[in-house]
Amino acid sequence: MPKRGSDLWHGCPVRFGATVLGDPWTLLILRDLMFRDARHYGDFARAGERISTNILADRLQWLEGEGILVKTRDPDWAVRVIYRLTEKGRGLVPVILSIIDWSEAWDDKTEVPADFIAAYRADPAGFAASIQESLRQDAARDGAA
Amino acid sequence: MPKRGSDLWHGCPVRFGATVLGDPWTLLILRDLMFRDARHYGDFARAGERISTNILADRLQWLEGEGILVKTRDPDWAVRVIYRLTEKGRGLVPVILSIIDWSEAWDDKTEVPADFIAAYRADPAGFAASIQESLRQDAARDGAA
DNA sequence: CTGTATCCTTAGGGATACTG
DNA sequence: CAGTATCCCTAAGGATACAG
Repeated sequence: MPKRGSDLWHGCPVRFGATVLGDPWTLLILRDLMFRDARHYGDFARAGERISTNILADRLQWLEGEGILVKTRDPDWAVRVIYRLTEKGRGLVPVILSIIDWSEAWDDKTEVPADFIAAYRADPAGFAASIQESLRQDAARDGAA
Repeated sequence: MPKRGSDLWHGCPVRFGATVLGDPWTLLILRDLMFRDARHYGDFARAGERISTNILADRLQWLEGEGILVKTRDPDWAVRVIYRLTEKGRGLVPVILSIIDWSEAWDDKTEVPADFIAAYRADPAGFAASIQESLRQDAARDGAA
């Protein structure tokens, strides 16, 4: 293990990650995509935290530009758009899971289903992989591979 | 694995995590504490991203209030304060590591030492634990246990 | 030097109206 | 309903002066 305090990171990965994750709205959108089957605009808009529509539109557009999600037309309803995580976006599943794990450990008011957190802790990588695979299939079904 | 889309999280862990992590400055401060041996005010202030001093003071104070870091007096220089992660703060090491992992995978400009990322991927939990243990010892040495 | 407080501008974001 | 655009105000934060 390289010594901490060394001159790691000229192209700093935390700074890069912060451009995506260092925004509360983005984190909530990612959560909804990963764990709440949010696919449509309204799913995010009515997601409990009452994100205002201009912010939502801004973040969705930005995330699309970053290649973290893709928009596809809903075949059932042409005016509607389906939002899906790309592989790059699904790569953030382990990050969100580790946040959940930490909150579960340190926040009294957080209530995560016990089997969820147990399964994660038993095998974090495997658990993340199964979620990612499930999301991948969802995306493929919508033609957003 | 519990079905995605279920009514997980009334006390939502991602929302809770977002209060801490959903801010770029906080992420950078955590990085400096974890990987750059930042202990003093100036270490953060001169950390490359040129955080302005009012923002820095604000974040440090807030993180202290959250119990994520503690301030102790520097025995060598009374006017000086040492900032150290608490156990709660060290609990965020896996989160930051997963962010680094993701950035390494998806950002061209990120350059993480190969052995660092290799060690992490070989055994994420063990790697995180060794960093946490090292930080714990640092804190203990400063009397910030 | 370490750390705090003030000024002031800009942009983030809430409410809401509007379009298809 | 899905999604966009405008208004307007608050607050984040950069520059900088200040205090110990």
